[in-house]
Amino acid sequence: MQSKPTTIKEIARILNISPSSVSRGLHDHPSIGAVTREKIKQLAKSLNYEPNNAAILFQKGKTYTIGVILPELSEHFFSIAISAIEDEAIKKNYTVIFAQSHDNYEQEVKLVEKMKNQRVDGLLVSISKDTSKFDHFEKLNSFNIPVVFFDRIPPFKNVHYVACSLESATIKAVNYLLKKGHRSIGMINGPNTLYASEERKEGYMQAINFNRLKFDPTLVLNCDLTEQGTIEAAEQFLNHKRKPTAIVAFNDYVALFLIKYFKKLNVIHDFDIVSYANLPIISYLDNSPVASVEQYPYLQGQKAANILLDLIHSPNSEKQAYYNTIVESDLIVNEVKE
Amino acid sequence: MQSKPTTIKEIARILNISPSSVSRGLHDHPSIGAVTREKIKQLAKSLNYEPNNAAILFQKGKTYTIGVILPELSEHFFSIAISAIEDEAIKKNYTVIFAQSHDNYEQEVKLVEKMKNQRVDGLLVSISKDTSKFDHFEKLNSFNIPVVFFDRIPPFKNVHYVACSLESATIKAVNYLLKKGHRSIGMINGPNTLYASEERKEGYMQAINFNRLKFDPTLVLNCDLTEQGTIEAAEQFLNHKRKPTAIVAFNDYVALFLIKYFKKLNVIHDFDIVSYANLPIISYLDNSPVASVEQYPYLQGQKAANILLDLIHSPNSEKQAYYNTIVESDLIVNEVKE
DNA sequence: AAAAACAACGCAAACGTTTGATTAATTTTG
DNA sequence: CAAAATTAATCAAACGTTTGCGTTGTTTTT
Repeated sequence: MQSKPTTIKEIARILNISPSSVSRGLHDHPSIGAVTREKIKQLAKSLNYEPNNAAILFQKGKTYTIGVILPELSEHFFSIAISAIEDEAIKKNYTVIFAQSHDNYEQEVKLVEKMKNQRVDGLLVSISKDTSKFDHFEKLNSFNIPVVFFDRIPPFKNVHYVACSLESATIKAVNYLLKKGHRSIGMINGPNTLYASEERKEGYMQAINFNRLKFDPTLVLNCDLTEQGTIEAAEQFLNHKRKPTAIVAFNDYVALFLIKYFKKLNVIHDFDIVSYANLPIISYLDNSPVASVEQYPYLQGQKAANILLDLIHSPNSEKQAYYNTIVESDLIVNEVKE
Repeated sequence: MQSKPTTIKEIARILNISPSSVSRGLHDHPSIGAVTREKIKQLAKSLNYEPNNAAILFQKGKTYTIGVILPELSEHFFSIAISAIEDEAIKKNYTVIFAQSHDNYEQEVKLVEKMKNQRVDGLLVSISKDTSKFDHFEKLNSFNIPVVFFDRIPPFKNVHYVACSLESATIKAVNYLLKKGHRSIGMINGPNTLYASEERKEGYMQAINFNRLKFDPTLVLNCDLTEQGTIEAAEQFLNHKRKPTAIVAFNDYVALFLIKYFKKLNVIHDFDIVSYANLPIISYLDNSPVASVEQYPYLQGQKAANILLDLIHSPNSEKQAYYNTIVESDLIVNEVKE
């Protein structure tokens, strides 16, 4: 049983026909007669013939493989997204290979290189936090490997991408809080270097302006997203001259730290918290956020994968148009607790 | 820029030497002179030469790829495990391809087939819930593709596997509860068909016996792991003649349902709950389990990957010994809440 | 001065499959 | 019945790289 796998050549030799006929027979090519075809198929089956993929890929110059590069697979958002990607890929008979950049620019560059060497048919990327140069992706053009960015996308339009509009989501969130009667709304934002921070702030401002309120810049704080940073931001809010009654947290972790801290100080009931969903069971918390911005990772992954497969199958002449897909995010209001 | 990628042949043609020399030159083969070598390398660089992986793989009959098949990537446990697998693989310059069985036996069979066709160098598998036949893995033997199972492993020893001993973990858990003074301890177990259920029950019984207590079979309930099923089990405990004061839950979901239900009934403080960790932030819950069985998914993934890479590199003569690795699980006692 | 060693490179086969062009045999058509 | 069309199969090249074995010259050893 440790013999070499059966090859087309062997089948051909045994049947005393040419390898090309065997190949064609197995593929139901019309130029092979029914009798020969059946003989071929039978022998193939009885010999446990399995096509050598490596050879086929090499021959066809196609790998039927798509690569996925993302920062951290164990983050809930990404694990859902890549799960969707795999689901879509397998439907079209593609295989998924992936690698994690661990939010490291150099690693990302290496991985892009590696994916290129693997000759993936296409690449899905969610860029790392400290990526600000994008040359490493341009090389892929000359290899005709299409790239679709998702969720964490570069700050320009002339690429394919799928992402959530956190701006409009934030508008919804702030509007919701305003409608609930809040007049001083704080925001714990991420570092200014992040595009995601920009979007959140922009949405916040838009909502405030739209409701003809005055924007108070001291109510939007930057935070390094650690527990300590969150506590510092919370402190500032507690001592604020217009102490906010609601807080928009950058993500569920920040919300978690915030809730923990406020509960310790016994002031948790003074605040309504809204967050951006990235932890599964946060709604099970006792004082969970009153609402969450849902970013539909499964849908994003699905769309990104389908766009990529589209690009792979479309002639490379159609290079003019870029898919810029925005997945609408929704504000999920948590059920009122009994 | 849409020209075909540079090949060794082309470099050879330009330099008027043979392809074999180019290949050797690029690999620093001693039989190529320093001058020629440098000329080759320079031209290669300036022409943006990238080795065609498909060709190399084909010619070497190795793919430097390991396949991973698991039930559901978006489950926290698996996302951590595969994250570890990728980390290990990339250290050894291997690529990871993966696919999800979605806990479906037929799908699993198909995927094994597919992985085989992809000629992965090795396979890591966490089997699906409704897998009870294992022939599909045996085929891999004839292709010399080693398999290492992890976490969800087949019920026999003559395979390579890495898993957690849930039995010893359960002993620890029950012992802990006994030491805390509990004398009636309930267990919400999974379906009897699961090996994991068997292990938990076995551990429970061992701990009880070891402490010279009497085992009461009505305190170990089977459950379909849904919320409804959990509630039904909870009801039984509440009406039990020896109403338990502590409950061992099959996993964090069950614990979650249980906590929710008990809180609704306002009896949450009557119970100490122990669970098997599979949700990240459960310890942030207000009435979180007093202890959790940690199964170290990262470590499991890491070990499984390393064993597989070992098997790949070791001569296939060493087929006698099987790696049966048990990762000790620990009981993590949650901090006392202030 | 002959033999041996070595350095630097080329030849050609091989890996397994696909595919355009070709051939040979048979059948259909005008 | 000759010419055209159809059927069934073969040939050979190609995909890009690696590698065992030869083949040159040149240098070193006896």
